[in-house]
Amino acid sequence: MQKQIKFIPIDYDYFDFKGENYAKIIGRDSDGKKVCIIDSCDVYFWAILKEGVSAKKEKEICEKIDKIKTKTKGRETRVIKTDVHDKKYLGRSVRGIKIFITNYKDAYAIAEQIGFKEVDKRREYDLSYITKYIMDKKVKPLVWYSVSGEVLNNSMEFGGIDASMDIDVIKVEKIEELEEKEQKDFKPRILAYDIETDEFEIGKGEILMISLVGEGFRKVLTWKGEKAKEKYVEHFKDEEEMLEKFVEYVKSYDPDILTGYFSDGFDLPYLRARAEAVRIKLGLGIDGSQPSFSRGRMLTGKIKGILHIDLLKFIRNVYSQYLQSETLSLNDVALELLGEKKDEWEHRHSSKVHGNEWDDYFKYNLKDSDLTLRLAEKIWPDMLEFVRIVQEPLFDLSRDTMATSVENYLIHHMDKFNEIVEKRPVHEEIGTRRGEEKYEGAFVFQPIPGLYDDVVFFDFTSMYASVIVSYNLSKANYSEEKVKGSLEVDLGREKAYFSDRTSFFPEMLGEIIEKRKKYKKEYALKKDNLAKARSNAFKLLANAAYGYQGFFGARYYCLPAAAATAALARKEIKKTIDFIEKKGYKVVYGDTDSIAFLQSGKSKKDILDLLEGINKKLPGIMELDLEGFFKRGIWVTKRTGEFGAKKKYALIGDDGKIKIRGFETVRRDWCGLARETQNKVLELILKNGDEVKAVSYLKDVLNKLKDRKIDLKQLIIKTQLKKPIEDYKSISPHVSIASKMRKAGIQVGIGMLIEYYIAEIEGGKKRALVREKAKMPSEKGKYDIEYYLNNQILPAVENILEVFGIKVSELADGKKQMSLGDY
DNA sequence: GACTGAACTATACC
DNA sequence: ACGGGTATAGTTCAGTC
Repeated sequence: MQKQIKFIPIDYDYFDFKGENYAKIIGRDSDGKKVCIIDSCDVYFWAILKEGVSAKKEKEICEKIDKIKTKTKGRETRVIKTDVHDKKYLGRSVRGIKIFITNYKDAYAIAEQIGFKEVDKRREYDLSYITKYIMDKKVKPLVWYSVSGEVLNNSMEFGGIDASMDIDVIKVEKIEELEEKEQKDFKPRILAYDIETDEFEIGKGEILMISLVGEGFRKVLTWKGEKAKEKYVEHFKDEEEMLEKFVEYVKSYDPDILTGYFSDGFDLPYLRARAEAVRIKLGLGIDGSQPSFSRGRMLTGKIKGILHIDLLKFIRNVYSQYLQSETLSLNDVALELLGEKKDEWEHRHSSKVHGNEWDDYFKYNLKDSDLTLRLAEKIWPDMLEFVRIVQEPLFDLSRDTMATSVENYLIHHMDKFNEIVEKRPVHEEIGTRRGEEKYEGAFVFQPIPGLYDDVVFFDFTSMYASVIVSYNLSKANYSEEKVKGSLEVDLGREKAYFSDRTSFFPEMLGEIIEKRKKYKKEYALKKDNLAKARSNAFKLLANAAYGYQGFFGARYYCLPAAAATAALARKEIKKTIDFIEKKGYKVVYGDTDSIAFLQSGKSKKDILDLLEGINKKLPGIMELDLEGFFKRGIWVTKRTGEFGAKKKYALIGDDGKIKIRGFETVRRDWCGLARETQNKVLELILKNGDEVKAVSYLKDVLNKLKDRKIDLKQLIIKTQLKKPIEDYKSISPHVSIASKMRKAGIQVGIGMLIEYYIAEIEGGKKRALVREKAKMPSEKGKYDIEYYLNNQILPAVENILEVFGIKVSELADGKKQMSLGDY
């Protein structure tokens, strides 16, 4: 039966049939019905010929290639045909033999057989079939298409693939992107899930309960506890029955997206492991298949026909730079983005949960899914726009790092440049790259400590990206040797040269910056979520482009380009600082792309004129922007030496808003009391313009500390465990506490925030190490007044009050209490 | 055992 | 293995006297 539908691709998969590859795409039609389409594309890679190969020779080589075949794993793959094209490779014109083969999986095996001396390079054998398919057919994820083709209905085509799926399967004959005006909204059907277990280790304990939350759908499935009060709780005989019902509910809800928080690493593998343990099939897939897991460094869980998303990964890789929260835990992220916390639940073994306590446990479990769903909905516009721009399927994109997304953006936009895609670095190459010496990075201005009135901040917009674009700093432009007309950049140890013709990397980056500007304006005009998400996506790509060229795993890795970007950025900011100083202003600070200077009685218009004057002289697309006017700003000295400390300052805007950078206040590895005290001291100084109130506040805190009136909660220090306990060469307090916790049977893992406080030890040595005094929050003890005074509170405020000539450090010895008592 | 500088470690800034 | 370098600052560790 023939059919024509409107279709939006959501989840991409592929399969082999009779030795050839097919894309199998799950999506929705305009009625919201789930549909699967099957399509295929040419499978090919490139052999780039050396310069000066004759037409006759070209033909001979093609004839030889035409005969190549390979037999592996019970399949035979052969070359279908070859033809020769004029292509570009790293911006240079080349002759490329396009080699069509029957199965992409053997692209590498075939490429290996093409070692003729006339062939310079073989490329694009390392792109995934899905990527190739999207590149070639332009069937982009989350974009609406018109599809016509045959509905497979119990046909034997593709070995009866349609019979295993209870949705329409269409074999594509024609697929066309709908025009922009026909591109309507798409709101996916999302289902969030979360499990609770006794054991943290995957599959070790039983799953006690599973929560599921979707639109108008809230369930907690369990086989524990008494009959619950709430009707969202459903009881089952045992774990097996609960798991079966879970599968049934997921299938009947029919989500596009199944999402969890850390679900790649915990919930999904746990479910799979427990299903195995109770000998049932976790047939979540549209064809009844079980979730599969890739064996990378990180687990990745895939379900056929349902897009499984681990929200934590997208948040960590893409979204986290917008976040202020101290950790990326569901609790912290939900609090920041939704203004809501997880429910309170004191974790304990299920044998210690009694009676109606289970109701709280169920509620807690439900809330996790509830928060996860709402986070997913909140972040959806960002995922949607990012996918549409980068053009990789959401399953991969949501797990990719920014470097990978930059690369995928390049790959999917390369056809415009007729470029053959560079290969991914192989193992040894990565080793060499990682071994390369670091290059000099950003310039940071040495501040002069003090409290200043009326501070102006300028900053360069997308500075590194605009430097790359303005000077064509990329692998395709780079040469070691001086070339006529090329730009010479002094990298200290060596010189690098960049041709002045543009190339795909800077050109695409220029477009990204342009689009960012365009959508930022669009968003300013109408506050639309999608416009904001689009603008953000381009901003993220622009900001990641510099790091990409210096990243060892990049196809277009070019360390000299990265080094030159930093070098030229240093040059421009220094020039700008000089210019501002020549105009009579006093520059007090600057870091990488920002400059702070004193307004010194000049009008705002004077400042804007100054800005305009600078912008007129900046090269290429570089641009300086006004970040803001601040009523006051404070810079302090380093703890050692009298110089001003870099990356540490606090400002108060004309609107009274306070901005603090680098101070202990914003560092999570300082105790709450030190952070709060410092924050308050900074606030009082910035608001009042003097230290009087700040000192009296400090005095109050010190007295409370000495009188043991401080709540232990305020004294807890949190430090992250960054590697396995055994790998530490130096046993600092948090490592010592971590091993203590492990001995006490508490699960300790990499990434965990270890909490402790410093206590007095009885009759101990005079000079005990800090770690010997560290205790777990649950351990009884008297907090060490001396420690908190000398190692937390005083260091946090010392340099700030020093700006006013107050030597707070002498108080620590108890010698000169009067200097504070005076206030 | 006291002292000191280097090494190790975590976290921030842009 | 899954962006980059710059910077501050605490604690431990190893060497010296």
